[in-house]
Amino acid sequence: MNEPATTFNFEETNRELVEVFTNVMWVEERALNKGPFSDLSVKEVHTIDAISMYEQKSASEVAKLIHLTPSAMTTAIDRLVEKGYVERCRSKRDRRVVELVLTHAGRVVYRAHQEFHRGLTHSLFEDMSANQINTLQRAIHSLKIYLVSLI
Amino acid sequence: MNEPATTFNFEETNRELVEVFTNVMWVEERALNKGPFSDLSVKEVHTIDAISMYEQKSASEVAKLIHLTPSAMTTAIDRLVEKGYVERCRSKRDRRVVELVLTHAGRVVYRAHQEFHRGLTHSLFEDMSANQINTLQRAIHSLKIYLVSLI
DNA sequence: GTGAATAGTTTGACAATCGAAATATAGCAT
DNA sequence: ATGCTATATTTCGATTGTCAAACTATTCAC
Repeated sequence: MNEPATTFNFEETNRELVEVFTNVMWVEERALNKGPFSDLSVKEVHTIDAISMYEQKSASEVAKLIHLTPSAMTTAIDRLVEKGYVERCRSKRDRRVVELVLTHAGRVVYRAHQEFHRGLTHSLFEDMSANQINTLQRAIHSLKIYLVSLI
Repeated sequence: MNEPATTFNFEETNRELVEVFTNVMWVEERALNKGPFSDLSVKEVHTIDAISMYEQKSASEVAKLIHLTPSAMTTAIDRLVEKGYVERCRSKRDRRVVELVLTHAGRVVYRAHQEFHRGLTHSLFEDMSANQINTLQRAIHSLKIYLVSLI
């Protein structure tokens, strides 16, 4: 509707998008280390995020989510347990399974990470009309679908 | 203009965006390993991308671009030289400086990586009206600005 | 109950990364 | 020219993140 009549610059927009993709992680790491969780790497935070707060998840479920082998998952969890963000509990129903739960500190990190991403999303939708929001929502969806199609 | 009148679901869109951010790298890695450059990791490809084809760049310039310490840069370049994608040349004007240049293979990877990202960008803008393209362009720009503001 | 399948851990190896110290070169001041 | 200081890169030692293969414990199918 009321967009300014600038011309589309594919190359420039592509460049910005590449910049966003290749730098989110690094920015997240920086933002993290300025805050109170400087003992955590971004990867560790993503593990905490995958464990999540509201459903019990097993080690292998989390491993699948973040595309890690079981052995890498074991050491990742070791670190997080060591640092006091996660607890291991053997499942009672199937004693092979390790259920992962966030400690209090882990839940604080989880919420902070969620907030970080809410901030990103918010910055995208800021000052947009209903129509524009719709466009954007659709674009993000097709980007996700495209990514999945590449796998 | 002609967007369907769906309601905005911030949580759902945020989730998709997080999924995109946290999985691009992994998808890129997968896409890469299916292709002819399975001897390269995504990080190595990003180093090749930062070296770029059209301007001579020094080792420290590239290190800054991808946020690596000089020492990490040295070993990253070692690998890429080893694998035949990059050449080291001592600058003639200042013999402390290492100028990096892509070999033929390196340039092929560079172009393939550019194409990968063009594909992502294209998938975002597909089937959009001029107005919608404008909205999207603006959103990406503000996202980039927001990221920079976090540093 | 026995054998196959499943969940997770251990081990050994190798990338990627950092910070500190070392090396080489440049450029300035004298 | 000589020495001092700054800059660009490398080397070294330590740590992290990762994988594959072998191993342990447990469950499931029969």
